[in-house]
Amino acid sequence: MARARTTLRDVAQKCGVHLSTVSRVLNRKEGYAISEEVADKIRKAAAELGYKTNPFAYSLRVNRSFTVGVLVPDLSNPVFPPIIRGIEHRLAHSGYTAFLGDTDNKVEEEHRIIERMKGRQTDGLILATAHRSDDLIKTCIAEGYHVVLINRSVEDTAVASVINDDAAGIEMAVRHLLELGHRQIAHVAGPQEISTGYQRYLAFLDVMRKQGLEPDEELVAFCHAYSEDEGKLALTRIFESGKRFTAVVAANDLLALGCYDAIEQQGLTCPDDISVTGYNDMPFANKFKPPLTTIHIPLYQMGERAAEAVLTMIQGPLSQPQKITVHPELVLRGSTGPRG
Amino acid sequence: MARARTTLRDVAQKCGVHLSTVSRVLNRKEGYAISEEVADKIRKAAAELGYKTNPFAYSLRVNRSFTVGVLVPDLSNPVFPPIIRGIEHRLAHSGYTAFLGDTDNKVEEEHRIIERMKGRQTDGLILATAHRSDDLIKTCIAEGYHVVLINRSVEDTAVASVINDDAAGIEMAVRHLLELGHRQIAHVAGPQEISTGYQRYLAFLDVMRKQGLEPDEELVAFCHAYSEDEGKLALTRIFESGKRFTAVVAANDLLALGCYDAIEQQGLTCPDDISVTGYNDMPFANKFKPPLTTIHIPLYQMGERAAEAVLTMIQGPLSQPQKITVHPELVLRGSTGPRG
DNA sequence: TATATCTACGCAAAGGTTTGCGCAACCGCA
DNA sequence: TGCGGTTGCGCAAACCTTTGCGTAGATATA
Repeated sequence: MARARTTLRDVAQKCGVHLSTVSRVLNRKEGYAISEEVADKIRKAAAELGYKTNPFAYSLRVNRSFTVGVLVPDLSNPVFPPIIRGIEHRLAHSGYTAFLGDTDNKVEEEHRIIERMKGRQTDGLILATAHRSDDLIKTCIAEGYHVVLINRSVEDTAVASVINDDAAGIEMAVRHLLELGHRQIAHVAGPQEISTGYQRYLAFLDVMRKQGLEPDEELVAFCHAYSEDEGKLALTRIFESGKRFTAVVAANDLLALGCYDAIEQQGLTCPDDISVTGYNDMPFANKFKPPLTTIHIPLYQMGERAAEAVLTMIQGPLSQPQKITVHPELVLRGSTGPRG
Repeated sequence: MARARTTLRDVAQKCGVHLSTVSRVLNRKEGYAISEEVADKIRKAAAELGYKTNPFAYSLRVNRSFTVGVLVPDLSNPVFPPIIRGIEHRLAHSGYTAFLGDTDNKVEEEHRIIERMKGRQTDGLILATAHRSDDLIKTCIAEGYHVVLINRSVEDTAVASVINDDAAGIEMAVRHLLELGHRQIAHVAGPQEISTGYQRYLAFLDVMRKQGLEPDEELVAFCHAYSEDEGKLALTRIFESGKRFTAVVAANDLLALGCYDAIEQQGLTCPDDISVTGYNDMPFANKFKPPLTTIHIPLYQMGERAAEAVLTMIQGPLSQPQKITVHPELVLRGSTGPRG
């Protein structure tokens, strides 16, 4: 790392011109007249010496880091890698780089990481960690940071976001189960302080009622996190209530996986005794036994669009924050079947 | 982002001292005498004004970025998230941050990303993308970059690395199968230009011979990538050879997953007809059907140690590059059973 | 009392860019 | 010849730190 980089001055010296001229040539600034002859010489010399602009000096001068902070609640959740790849791909295309942070589902950690990002002077923030009521995010926005939410949204705050239509997704899942003849349908709900958990829960109630089925409170259990363990615990609670049911819609794939465990523990099988649906269509969802019927959302593209959004916020003057909604699709696999 | 940060000068002005004094107080430099009175005043003022040192100016001055580039071949492979978390955790502890790059298993992409990292002046590089003969890495080292390899190693080059004992791991897997009574054991080998693929293949041959079983060439198939598809294809080729076998050791978990598919496609079941072992014990390995018997390696800790290694290289004078080897463990699950 | 030694801090350079302004030399035109 | 307008480039400030050196006053030593 101690190799001395060649600077503008080196190039200038070699060409017998001033370094400001080199800068202008290499940055192709409009409005400055420089003879083609000199410009060529400079470009050639720059290439020859392997000139790369020093990012520290550049950032110091223009007061931009060309980085974006990306926060996820749990990198080990397979939903996030595709999102991150989408973000990075789009960012790299514009010369930006992402700082990744994993909050491990902890609020304190979230604070720490956000502080780190601010310390690093990231030009923007893409957060997959939002809570429905999230003061941290409100503060960031109040401070003038460019933030884009992905997957989850917040209430009562104008903030750019790219999310999927949770209501539509859940409706597809429930309708699918109804068509298979199921009537007693349970819901393993996500954390209610997170938009996805709350919206999907509301949607579940709504669709059931629209079908004339009053949802049974005992057939709904809430999780405190999107994890397999929580999913297993929740469904087990429902089993223990004694209420009969033949299908369960889980608020996401990890929860659905936990449901598999709970079902097996009861000595039952999926889908013969109980059908299960997930949400997200995360990688490997098709590899479990049984392959999971779930709601597909375009993770990679969501990442790209979030990056796109934050870039326009960084570059342009801030107009109304964009709200992008992508559409989910039902993907039928082996975890759902006709009512036994 | 346009908020004017408070600088050393602001703090100095408020305290009526020179900014160099502020810098020295805030950095607790030894060897400089500053009265406690002034120091207190400065610390108080700094806290009050919310002073944060400007990373660009700082980096420019000290010529360090306090970042480390981390390259993985495929973020969607569940092995990597734990590794990355280990790296980030250790790095953050020392005030460093990681730039993550996903090469998508493509060499050109690898080049591009490494160039980006160099452009960003990362203080070190942690690579999970090494090939057995890797000129890119040799170049980086020749240029003086601090690089640490993780999981994979290179040949003919002195480079720091943290890897697991592939030979020991494979030996455990094979012995386990032998104890279950298997004699015709197939090997779905990883890419041979990658150290893990090659070492595990060699180890497979070696252990078999040590047991007096000459390995059958037709029972070995090579993959071109660590993916489920490749694993499926490879095992299918072995099936098509017509040779009988009752167990297969796959070079990693993804490949093993592909083997599941191939076995199912043949109308056979695992482990009743064919036992399967994986390698890595990636997250979710226990969630498949059947739960995968595999070789556990301490992914998170490997990440931490790689970060540790790169940090010492950055700080200290470069002595001999460290080679860290961690020990694998066999974890028994449902994909292996007694010979049918 | 004169000199040496600390103590406590200030000065200014250096790190590499970008960019507003200035200034020659040249050209065209009257 | 004189003058205004380009063209083509240089100058220097500014961005914010760190850090080697300098120095004024106080204290200790001879």
